[in-house]
Amino acid sequence: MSYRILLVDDEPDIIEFISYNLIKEGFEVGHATNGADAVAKAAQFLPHLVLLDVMMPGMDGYRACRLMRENPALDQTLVAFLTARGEDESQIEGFEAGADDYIPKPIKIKVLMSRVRALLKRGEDPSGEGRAVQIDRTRHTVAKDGQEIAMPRKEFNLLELLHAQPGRVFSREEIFSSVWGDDVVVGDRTIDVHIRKLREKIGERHIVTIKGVGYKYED
Amino acid sequence: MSYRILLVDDEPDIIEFISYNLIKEGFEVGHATNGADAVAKAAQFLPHLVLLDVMMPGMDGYRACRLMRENPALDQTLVAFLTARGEDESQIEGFEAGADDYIPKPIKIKVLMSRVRALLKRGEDPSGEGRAVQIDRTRHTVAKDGQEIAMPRKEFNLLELLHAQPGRVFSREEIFSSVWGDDVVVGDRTIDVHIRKLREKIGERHIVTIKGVGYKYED
DNA sequence: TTCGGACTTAACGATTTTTTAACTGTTGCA
DNA sequence: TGCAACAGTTAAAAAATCGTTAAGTCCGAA
Repeated sequence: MSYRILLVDDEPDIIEFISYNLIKEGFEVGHATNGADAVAKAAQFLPHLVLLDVMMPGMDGYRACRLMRENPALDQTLVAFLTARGEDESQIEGFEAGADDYIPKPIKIKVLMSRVRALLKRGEDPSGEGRAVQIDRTRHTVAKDGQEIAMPRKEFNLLELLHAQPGRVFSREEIFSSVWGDDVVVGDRTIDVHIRKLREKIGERHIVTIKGVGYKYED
Repeated sequence: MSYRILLVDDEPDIIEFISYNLIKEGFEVGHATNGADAVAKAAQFLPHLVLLDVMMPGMDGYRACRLMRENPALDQTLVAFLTARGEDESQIEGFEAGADDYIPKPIKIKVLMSRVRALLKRGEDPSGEGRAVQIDRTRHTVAKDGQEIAMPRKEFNLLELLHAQPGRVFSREEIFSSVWGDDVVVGDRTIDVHIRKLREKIGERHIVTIKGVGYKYED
């Protein structure tokens, strides 16, 4: 069985774009274009995760979220809001409405995908037990041996990327594109420095170099 | 591991549409919008099947197909042409170029999918479980007797080439062209050295020398 | 504004990978 | 047998790549 994701946005183009990428990753995807429909679909579809646009005509995302939260069948369902910048102050309302994450618009698909993976991985094993290193996106912390480790943004993003798919090799290009974005240009050694800091913090053995290819995370 | 399909068409809409359906069926999909790019992508992606549009600006499908056929690494790769009616006479040229199937345009997605499944005989696992040596491109690992063996880039590429078609002999020229590329020039003994390292790692018997001809992999 | 952490760069060192080159076997055949 | 063509082996050089360190810059919080 794969994870079910309910995608809610009033723009069909966005639905299609995100949907395409989610399906590609093996998720089962449902969608709705307004709040009322979203609540109804959620009750039927019982998604593991709802990606919920905040700004929608009629019922907005927060309201829809609150209504979903009233449904006990959706108790374990995660909700992530899709929101434009400048609405930062509304995050408070979002978390009050029961948000598990916030994903900024305009959507960078790679960011979205890695967050989705992170969220659902968390849901799979709420305590994160069984893995040597645990990542908590919501709290933006990394835990190892019960110790919380502070981690700046870039380091966190990098670890998150590798950690999401243990064993998979990420090329430097993939890492740049995912952590820095395609338009930013940084020097060759930048990744190495961040890798070094990660190794200092979570231990040498978890991050493996494959020379000429890339890096990967191993438990 | 799933089958890899390379999709080549100059219309992004068609790419997206077919891609969506293929991915939904669990295939790994790569794409290109022109012949030259297709040949390059194929060399890297090593698809099991190429869906190739005939009518493209610049290099057409037949030409691209011929160029792919020159790459020994793509020997086992299937090619299906996507072609409009009225071009029936051109089928001759297509099969001469090395086509395995013809799929008529306009594309009916169900027809396409069933042909693709038929070509790839779905259900057969391309990952090669049960083989003495298993290769995982994603993890960049080689497994033998449950042991993971580290392997540098060139060695890995070389083994990957031979391993893809057990029993088939690859000439030195083919190996150079595939692993090093046509423009790089290296000395005669370079291959031998890499072969030796591979033999050290996966065992003598798996790589067989055919004097005056080339090398092959055997399980 | 000042401070400190985050991020990046650049220089250099270290390591691993890849190639070369010299030498050694092997095979087939005149 | 002895030659010629080809492949195997080895060590070491060369190249590529990565790691480390010590700055410098930037930016936000106090």
